[in-house]
Amino acid sequence: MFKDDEVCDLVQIDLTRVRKIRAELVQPDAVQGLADTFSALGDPTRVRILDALSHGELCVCDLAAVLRLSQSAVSHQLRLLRGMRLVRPRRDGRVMFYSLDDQHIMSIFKQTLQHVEESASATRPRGRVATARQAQAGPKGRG
Amino acid sequence: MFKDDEVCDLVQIDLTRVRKIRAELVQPDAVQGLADTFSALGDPTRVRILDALSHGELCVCDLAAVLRLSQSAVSHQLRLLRGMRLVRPRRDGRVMFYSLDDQHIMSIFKQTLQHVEESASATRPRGRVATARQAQAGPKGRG
DNA sequence: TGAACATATGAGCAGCTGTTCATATGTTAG
DNA sequence: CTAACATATGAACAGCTGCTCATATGTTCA
Repeated sequence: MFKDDEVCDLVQIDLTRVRKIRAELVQPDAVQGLADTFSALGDPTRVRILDALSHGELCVCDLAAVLRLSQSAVSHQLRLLRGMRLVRPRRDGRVMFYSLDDQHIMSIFKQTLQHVEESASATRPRGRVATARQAQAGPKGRG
Repeated sequence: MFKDDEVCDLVQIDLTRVRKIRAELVQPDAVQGLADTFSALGDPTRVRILDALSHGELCVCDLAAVLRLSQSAVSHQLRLLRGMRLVRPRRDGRVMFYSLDDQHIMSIFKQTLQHVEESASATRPRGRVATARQAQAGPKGRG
């Protein structure tokens, strides 16, 4: 959108710092990897799948039963999670068992849940945030 | 989709365990909170915004300059991030400065980056994953 | 081999998301 | 007040996502 030495059509407050920070940003590959991973985590169904798997290995069919989802829906999501290395498959006869691929995941979950709970208490305690689109209004109302 | 005591139309491997795990799942509110937060983190632009802010407070205009994005795009994303309590605004005259709301965020970033790097080395080292949809094929190729 | 079962996959659709464009709001200086 | 500036916001559109349905693949057992 802009040339390398250019910035944007706005007046900058601190152009020197802008350049300095720009040089220190994480690489595009890492950005994409982070965003892809968080995207994979950013769906209630997948959160529930990972939560269920945190109790131990489960086959697709039992996973579907636990979460009351169709086999197809679960399978589709597992494919995505597998692609992101968040779950790992193991075959036993015709049954596929899935487990968490990495103990990072639960640690990330716990930290994020902590953030969520802190934000929740920072906001008015009643109700929650629903979709991100609805959450945009913020705590200040629109007086 | 199914009644409380029912599961699905599939045969279960271990119905007892299914019921037990179901009772131990995290609450829907927490699931939604996690998914919303991860969704907020699951976009390259927002990852870059948070990365930039990890170097310190920045005004909207400088943030747009650092990331070479339009002021409007940045502002829209900041609204979402603010709604999720991931960034915090501070007004100084007509300039709005944003900073990370919570030191959890960078910790979550670091852990997730670690996961990404480990997965990357687990997969063939060349190239990366692009979109989640494309990533579904997994490491096995499509021979 | 063929039937039964467990899982995976592709197409297709409804709903969501990120961007831009145009414009509104809010702040400072004159 | 008005002009100039910084930011926020709404509409709209293209692209993405998650579900279901139908069906394919792969495994076991007879």
